Amino acid sequence: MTRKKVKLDFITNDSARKATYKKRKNGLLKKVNELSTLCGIDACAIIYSPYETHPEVWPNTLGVQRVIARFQRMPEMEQIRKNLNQESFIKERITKTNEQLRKQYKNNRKKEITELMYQCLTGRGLEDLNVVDLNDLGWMLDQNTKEIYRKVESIKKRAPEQKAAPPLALQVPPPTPRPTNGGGC
Amino acid sequence: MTRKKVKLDFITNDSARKATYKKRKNGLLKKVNELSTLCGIDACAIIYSPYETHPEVWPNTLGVQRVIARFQRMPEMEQIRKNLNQESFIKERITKTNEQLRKQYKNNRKKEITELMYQCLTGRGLEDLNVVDLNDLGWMLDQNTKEIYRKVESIKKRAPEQKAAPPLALQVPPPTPRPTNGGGC
DNA sequence: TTTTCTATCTATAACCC
DNA sequence: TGGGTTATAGATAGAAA
Repeated sequence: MTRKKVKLDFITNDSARKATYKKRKNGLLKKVNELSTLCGIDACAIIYSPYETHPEVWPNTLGVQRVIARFQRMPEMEQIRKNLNQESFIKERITKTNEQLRKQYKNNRKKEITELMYQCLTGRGLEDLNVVDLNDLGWMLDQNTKEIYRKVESIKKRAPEQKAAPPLALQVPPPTPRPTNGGGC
Repeated sequence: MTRKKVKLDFITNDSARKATYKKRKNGLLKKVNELSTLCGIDACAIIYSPYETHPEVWPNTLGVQRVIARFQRMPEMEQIRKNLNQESFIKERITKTNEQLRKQYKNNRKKEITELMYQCLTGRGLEDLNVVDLNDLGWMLDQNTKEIYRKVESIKKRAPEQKAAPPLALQVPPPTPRPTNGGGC
């Protein structure tokens, strides 16, 4: 049972590291095989470990030699310029992870405000809320109101003959224009 | 939404193949990075594709060169003898898949028999069952009975002082020895 | 130690814009 | 074409056998 997200760091426990190595090495070789098969491309992988005297490779010695030969033939300067190097790879990962974090924050905020909104429906007062919360709450109410209008229009358009009258008696006033707070939640 | 299990075969649709390539290439490089970091090992991957003039590699040109140099230094004969070659890799996969299939059969059979057992509890007759089903049903009843005994013993052992008497009045007879049918279900 | 189990995390196919 | 979303398939950490 994967208790926590694995932190991407050297595993200091020897036996745990070995177990992880064996599992992940198999998974990795399988992935290379799949990529090569699905997309019909040339690829190779070479993995050294302290557990085996020889490296584990995909697809086989000759296949690796062939890919290596192709790789060696490239002009060196171009290689360095174009290739994904470890530093840029990690930087890219950091960017992606930060992006995920940002989304998660946004999502959490939406959930908080939704929760607040439902509390208001059951009698919660607004006295103790600060201006940011009030603003976001207003934003969410606007969004929901707009959504309702959109759905009503969509229903009217889709089936105008089925129920021409009476029109829906919604008397909700249109949402008051409200200063944006930089993208809402 | 992954509708079906992906069949491991060349993707003939060009755009689908390209999309899959890009996703899986990223996933693969990430996996190599993780393996190398978690287990502190030397590894490299080289991927050629028709979408780029240069191969995508991990970790970087110099890292790949280093691993290649190490690889090239190995006596060729040993390489060929010891390395995982593509044919044996695929054979291994076939073996593993067959193993999974066998387990699934066994599991399905257990579920069938369990279902049958519960039906019997609600009045189903045994008249139309063949000898194999009857045998497996008997086996499952034995297993369940044994399990009950095990649990009773376990409870007695764990808390003998809490409830020394009266002993549990289970009058279920011990399971009748029954000829095995080659591993049961 | 290795194998097995399984809850949980991760990758990704199909879809949508 | 590329980026985002969602549901399912797949990988795997940790525990138990």
